[in-house]
Amino acid sequence: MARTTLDLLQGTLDLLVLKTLSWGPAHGYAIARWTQQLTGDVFKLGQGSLYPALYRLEERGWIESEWRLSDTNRRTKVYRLTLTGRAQLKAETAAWSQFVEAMGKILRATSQPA
Amino acid sequence: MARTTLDLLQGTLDLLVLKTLSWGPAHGYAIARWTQQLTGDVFKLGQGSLYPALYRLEERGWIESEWRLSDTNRRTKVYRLTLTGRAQLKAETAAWSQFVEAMGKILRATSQPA
DNA sequence: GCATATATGTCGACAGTCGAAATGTAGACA
DNA sequence: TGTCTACATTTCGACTGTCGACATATATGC
Repeated sequence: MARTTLDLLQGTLDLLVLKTLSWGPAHGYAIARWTQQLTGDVFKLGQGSLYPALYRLEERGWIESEWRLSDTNRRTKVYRLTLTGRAQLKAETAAWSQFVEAMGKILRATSQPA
Repeated sequence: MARTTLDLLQGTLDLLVLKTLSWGPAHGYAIARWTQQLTGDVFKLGQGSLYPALYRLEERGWIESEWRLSDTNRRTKVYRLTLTGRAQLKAETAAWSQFVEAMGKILRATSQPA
């Protein structure tokens, strides 16, 4: 069965995570909650997407983690942006804007170019 | 080597093709040229992406094709939107808007939600 | 004792993009 | 004639990333 709607565009998850971490250190579960909350359930990150993304980003050196005890007294892995991660966030944000703009040019066009 | 920029987000290619075909029938090569032209080289569709996409869309019944001779006297496969394709275009356009809006909410946020 | 919310981890299936290589024709130019 | 470029399609294999589902565990409230 084909997907009825797009869930999450490949590549945007990194940007999403990077951005949420720019607000301060956080653990995975919180990131998932925030994005879902902020977007009015448009983005629902499953663990199957989120955690692998977290490992990927850490492996690339954009984020780093530390085990902590949460407010609710459970063990959590708290992630924070690295310096390169911050640069990456900037780059990906710019790329995203450019992408959206390019898409807009196509979507707004009403006829074939010459 | 990691990609330096995002090339094309998975899922947006369909929308791109559907939209270009809404301007009228066209063949693959022309679609590639137009999108590249309209976006100022931001989108460069390789054949390895475009043609499989075309087959996919046709298989799903959103577009249909017919062999023709082009202006330049070469055999071309001319695609046109079907009725379902037009509906799909509408749906995907809406989904894209919603996605961009959701992304914007995240990107504009300056602090963690409560 | 049980349900629920919190929290992380892992797997296999799947879709879709990409680069590269192959094929062929038309037209221009020398 | 030969060669080059632009046009035009096809196919392949590698790769990445997302998803659903399942597993595990703890704290809190009832």
